[in-house]
Amino acid sequence: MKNKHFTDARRRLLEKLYDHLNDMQKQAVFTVNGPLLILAGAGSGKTTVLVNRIAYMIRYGNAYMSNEAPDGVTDADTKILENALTLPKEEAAATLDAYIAEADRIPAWSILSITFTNKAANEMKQRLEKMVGSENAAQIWSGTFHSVCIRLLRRFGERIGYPRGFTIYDADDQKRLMTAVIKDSGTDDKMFSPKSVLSYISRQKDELLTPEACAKEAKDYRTSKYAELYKEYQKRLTSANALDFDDIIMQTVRLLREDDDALSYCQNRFRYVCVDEYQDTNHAQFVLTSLISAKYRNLMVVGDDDQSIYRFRGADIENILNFDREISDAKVIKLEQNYRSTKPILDAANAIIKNNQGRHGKNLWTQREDGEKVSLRRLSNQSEEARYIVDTITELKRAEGRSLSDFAILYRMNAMSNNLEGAFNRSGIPYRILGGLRFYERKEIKDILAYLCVINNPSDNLRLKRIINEPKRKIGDATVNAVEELAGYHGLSMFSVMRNASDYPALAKAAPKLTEFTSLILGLQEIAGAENLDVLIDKVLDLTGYRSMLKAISGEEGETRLENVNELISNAVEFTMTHEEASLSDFLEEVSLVSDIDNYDPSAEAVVMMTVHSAKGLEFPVVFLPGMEEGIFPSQLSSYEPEELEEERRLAYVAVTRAKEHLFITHSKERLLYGKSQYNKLSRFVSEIPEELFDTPPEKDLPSRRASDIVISTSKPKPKIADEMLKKPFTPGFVNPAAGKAEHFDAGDVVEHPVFGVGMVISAKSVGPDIMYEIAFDNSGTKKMMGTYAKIKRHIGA
DNA sequence: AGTCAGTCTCCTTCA
DNA sequence: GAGACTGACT
Repeated sequence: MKNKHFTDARRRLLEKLYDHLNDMQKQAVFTVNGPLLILAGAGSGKTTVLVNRIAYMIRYGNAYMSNEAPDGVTDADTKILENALTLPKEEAAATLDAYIAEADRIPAWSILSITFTNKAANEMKQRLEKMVGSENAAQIWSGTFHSVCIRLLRRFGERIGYPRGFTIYDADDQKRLMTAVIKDSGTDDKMFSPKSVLSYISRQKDELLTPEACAKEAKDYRTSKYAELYKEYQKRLTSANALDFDDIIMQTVRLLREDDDALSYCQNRFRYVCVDEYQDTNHAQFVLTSLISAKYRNLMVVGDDDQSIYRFRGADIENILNFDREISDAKVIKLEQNYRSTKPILDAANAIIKNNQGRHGKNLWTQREDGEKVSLRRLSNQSEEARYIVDTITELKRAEGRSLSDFAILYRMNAMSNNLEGAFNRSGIPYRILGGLRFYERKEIKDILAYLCVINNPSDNLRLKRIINEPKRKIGDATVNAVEELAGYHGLSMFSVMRNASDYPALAKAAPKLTEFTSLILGLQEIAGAENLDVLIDKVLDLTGYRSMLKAISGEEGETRLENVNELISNAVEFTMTHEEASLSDFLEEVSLVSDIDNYDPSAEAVVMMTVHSAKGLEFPVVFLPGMEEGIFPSQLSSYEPEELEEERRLAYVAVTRAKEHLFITHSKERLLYGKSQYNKLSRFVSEIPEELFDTPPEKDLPSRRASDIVISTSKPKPKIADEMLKKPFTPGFVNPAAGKAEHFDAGDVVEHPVFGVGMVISAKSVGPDIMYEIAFDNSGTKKMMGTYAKIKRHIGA
């Protein structure tokens, strides 16, 4: 009984310590052990929960749920805790601290926290530092899927054929490589564009399919050609010791499946795994988290199925929809209280999203009953629309004393920024555009980085080809091709062939130019060994003639490009200052992993514009949504498939829920897009919002919504055969033997489930030690479930 | 090797 | 309507 009194008092005290959270948030924080799904609606304080939960684990372990009291506690101790309830929080916390055994606290190094962007990871680190101290914070493994996987590959990659110095190819590198692959294979590049092949490969890698598996599944000319190109592409990647972004995940999964040491290292170390933005994970990432958390099963995933907007790049919403079905003992907590938006905005968002079928279903509510209605305006064309937005911002700034940083304009596609930009330029209001061409994708930056890559690793043929004649040094395609061929024939890198160019008769004429280039690089290598990064970049610009080339470009363009290059030098200075051993290869790695949104500064005095996709996770007092028209939002391309349309609706939901205080929706009678005039109807998503939420009702002279405009999804879309074919497991050697004594089923078996009834197994694939079945139930649609937990048995009967 | 004119394409994007 | 790419010409 003593124990119970003590643990009750401890619980009450913990509740007090976390009384700045609501009940659901507290539950989420206090649930430390076992599988946990947190469905966090937009603006429901998700990050707060994540940070508080980790801080709680480190400081108090599992104290709230535990019924164990420390040895030798007496009624007097219980009294002390009860008295602490009246103390100020900090003293109360200190009192409780004294009753937590060191062994019961969860060590920071055993926590793995995965986020979606670097920005989210950094934010989290900063907040954690304040709560648990920098020493603890530094021990938590936190980062994006990619950064975590790279750390693992740097450590264990050698075991699966990736020595430490591997490089990462970005989209541009990939495209260059694929262009070469297509050309060399003699494939008709009209039918197989680099873009389409790369996107195919990316989807395959998301699904963990190797080139061999793809070849086996291929059922027609097109798919077998794809598989063939995939195979050659992968071969060249591997021989360059390079990985593309999808490889980073896929090869880490392969590492964990093939190498027991790596797997047990991860499983034993990461006893607590947290994954943010779970609705946007793909199959490979799902398998990765399953593998890592399989031993201790302390897996917490957070996300919002209503904000899943990355289907087009392989995200599988089923991961979050089925989490609690696959893992029957998973606890589910819904965070539905919204702290961000006023009621009209939230009601509008709810009204839109409730039209989706495939969702967990939740209803956001707010205590803020007040708030301005949603503004809806129709303008005659897109210039008028842009002017309306600029005028409104000017007026709100004057009338409400708002700062420019309060305003955001969110659009469906980057092409829409043009008119807005023009209007802002004319008005003189400062603005910033996020997205579009990223800093590190600019040509001059990529060129300089290519120089650095070659200095760092002269056998990087791809980067070498990029800069060999940039600035122009009279080394033409013919010469480059000859070098490449010789390199391939002799099994050497292009650089070493060039270095000894005079040894090859075929290069006799170009030899002086080639050796001049290699001496340049070798000279820069010496500088790299002796000087700081910024000095090196400066020397690269001087000695290669790149700076004088930029200076020679007349007008504004040369200037901006010089500015960009100088910006890169400042980045290098900053990197040198913030990293103790700032090596060239570390810098290159960091650079390849940053994105635009990571650099977004919300306090800058300027209006910000970006796509709705980029705005996920952000919030603004005033939001403008231009172009809410059929064919734009939802986009034309999405209107054919119900699933695509649901994704667009989720995107609209994300857009609306970014606004805190005032939402402006505009649409235009006429819109010039891609050089053609369009006359679009009001977006169906706007029509889904009840009229009373608008300041003025939608204009009636527009053709109103017709029943035929609304695509009604079937309750659970049956899987398409094509998709099933693609989801077959890895090559056989890749698959771990399934553990457990549960009965094993194969595709085609008819099974029975206590809730879902009779169904047929569509696929069975190994996921770590378990098997994931995909079962098409006769009356309940298709479900994915894990073999160990699913209560299925063989169906006996006619 | 470099330039220019004509042709083609065009959603969203993270690491 | 703008940027990327291609092919012919200098």
